Parts: sequence; C-alpha cells; structure tokens
Amino acid sequence: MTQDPLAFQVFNEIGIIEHLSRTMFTGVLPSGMTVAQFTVLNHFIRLGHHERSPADLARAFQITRPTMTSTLTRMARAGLVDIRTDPADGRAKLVSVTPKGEAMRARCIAAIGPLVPLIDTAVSGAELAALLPALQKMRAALDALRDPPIRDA
Amino acid sequence: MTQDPLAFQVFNEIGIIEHLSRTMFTGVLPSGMTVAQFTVLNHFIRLGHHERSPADLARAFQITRPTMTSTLTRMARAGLVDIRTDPADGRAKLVSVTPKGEAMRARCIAAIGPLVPLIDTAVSGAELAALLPALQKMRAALDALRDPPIRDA
DNA sequence: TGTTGATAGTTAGATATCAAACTATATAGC
DNA sequence: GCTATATAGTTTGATATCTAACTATCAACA
Repeated sequence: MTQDPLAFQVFNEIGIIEHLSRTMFTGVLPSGMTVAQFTVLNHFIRLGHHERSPADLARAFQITRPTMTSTLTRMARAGLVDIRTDPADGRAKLVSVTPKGEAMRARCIAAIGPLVPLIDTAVSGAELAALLPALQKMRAALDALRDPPIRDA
Repeated sequence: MTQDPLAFQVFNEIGIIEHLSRTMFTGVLPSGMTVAQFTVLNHFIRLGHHERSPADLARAFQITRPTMTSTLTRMARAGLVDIRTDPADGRAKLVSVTPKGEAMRARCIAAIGPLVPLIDTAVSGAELAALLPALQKMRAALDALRDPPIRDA
C-alpha cells in the first residue's frame, strides 16, 4: 500500500485532486465551455493582455502548439476570440478576446463563485494557505527539471 | 495576479504539477503505454486483486464507465488484460491482468525508477512528507463533497 | 409473476492532449 | 546573396475523458 516512493504518493494525490476539481469546475461552467477555454480567456483578462501569439499562449500554459491550435480554432468558431495574421511576422498570428469572449469569461467567473463557500466547508483557509507556498515551490522545481528552461509569457 | 480565491490558486498549482508530472511519466513509459493503462495494471498487482469488474475499476479511479470501457478495450487488444463475462451476473464482466500485462507493469516500474533520484534533486523528502498528509486530507474532503459518497473498491 | 427501478456495459460524438511530420517564414553565417 | 537552422502554425492519428442515449440484466415489490 505504501510501498510507493513518497514522490509517487504525492503525485497520486495531486492527480486525484486535479481530477476532482476539474470535474467540479467543468460541471458549473456554461454548457460547451471547458476549463482549457476558460483558462485562455482568463489569461488575457487577468494579465491585461491585448494580443498574444498562439505560441506565446502554448508556452504560458505548458502545452504543445498543436493543442493550442486546436483549442483556439474552436474558440474562434464560437466567436470567443479573434485571430489575425501578425503583420510584423509572416509566420505568426495574433489572438485577441472578443467582447463575446469577455462576456463568457464573466459568466464563468459568476458560475464558479458559488463553489468557493462550498470548498471552504471542505478545506479550511489555513490549510490552503499552508499548502500554497509548498506547491508553488514544488511546481517551480519540477518546471526547472525540464530541459530548456522556459520563461513565462 | 493574486485576486483569485486561495482555493483557486491552490487548484491552479495542482493542475500545473499534475500536467508536469504526467508528461514526465508518460515520457519514460514504454512506447504506447499511457498513465491510465499503467494505473490499471498497477492497481491489480499492488492490491493483489485477481479479477475486478470494469465498474469496480471505474469507481476506484473515479472515472466514468464509458472511459473504462475505452481503456480496457485497448488494453485487451494489446493483450495486457483478459476480459470474460461474469458467470454470476449476466450484466457484468471480469477483468484480469495477463502475464504480458504483469511484464508490462514491471517494465513500467523499471522505467519510472530513474525518475526518483531526479525528483529528489528538485524536491526534498521533507517537503514531500509534509505535503502528503495535507493533500490526503484535502482529497478526502473534496471527495466527500460529491453527491453520493462512493466507497473504494 | 410481472412491472419498475437500479446497475453493467456499450456506442456515439465531443474536447483536450500528445508526438510526428509538414509548410512557411525568419534569422544567422558564410 | 544563399544556405542552414530555428521558429510558427497546421494536419494527422492516437489516447483519455466526458455526457447523452441505448441495451441487457438483476432485484425489489406489489
């Protein structure tokens, strides 16, 4: 039962929590919305970005470019983002959030809000506060483990 | 930047760590193997189970039955598991790991082994030890948040 | 015994994700 | 200027995952 290295036990718990929280979030998001798409919308608005290239976004989220192409294509089809070719670089494109995308992000935030008190009943603020710095440190350490250190976007 | 509720920041870090660790694991697994399939093999062998129904497995991993059907179908096709109809229940099936499946599990364990010292350079054992109980508690609390409390298989 | 509701498994269709391979454009070096 | 390498984006084909809907079987109960 506990024959696993400590690290694997930790990763296992993290995997389960990730799965539970993702399911919880997805369940309350507006129909058709996904965590991945919300994350893109949220990234722009939280950081005040206007335009970003798909490659920038892929790096920021640590996903591959093909994955980003896929998600952005769907988001553009749904009218949540605009994509134009970068006038300064023929290879690149520039993505921006449409008003519809901003409205969708607001709807998602509103939908997620009620989860906070629910989570508070399950996990105390003190526990979360204690966990956060340890997780941040671990994330940074694992991040640095990968071959080419990548800077955030 | 830090306008998110504490819980969301924690979930965000957990999501990133999950992604990094999954990528790391998948990268060293034998070609064609996935974390999901390894998890099934490991579940049987670690717990000493002989036969389990797909529904049992789905419950144990907190995934839906269709997902389990999909993964088991591929595993059976690859010769890693055997699936037979349950003689005692016409609806159910019984899954067992084949010798080939056991060998594959051993190969995966061997492949994952070298990751341990690598991870140790990034995260100290003390940090992991401190994290584990907090994560276990959080996982249990989130688990209990879901509607019908489900007991482990 | 026969109907009703619960459970098991599957199929269909969707999204996110990856690796591999490909095209197009930029940049560096000679 | 030209070639070689690097970077951006896409396409293809695979897996895992979900929800919705469907079939089959079991179990409970009137």
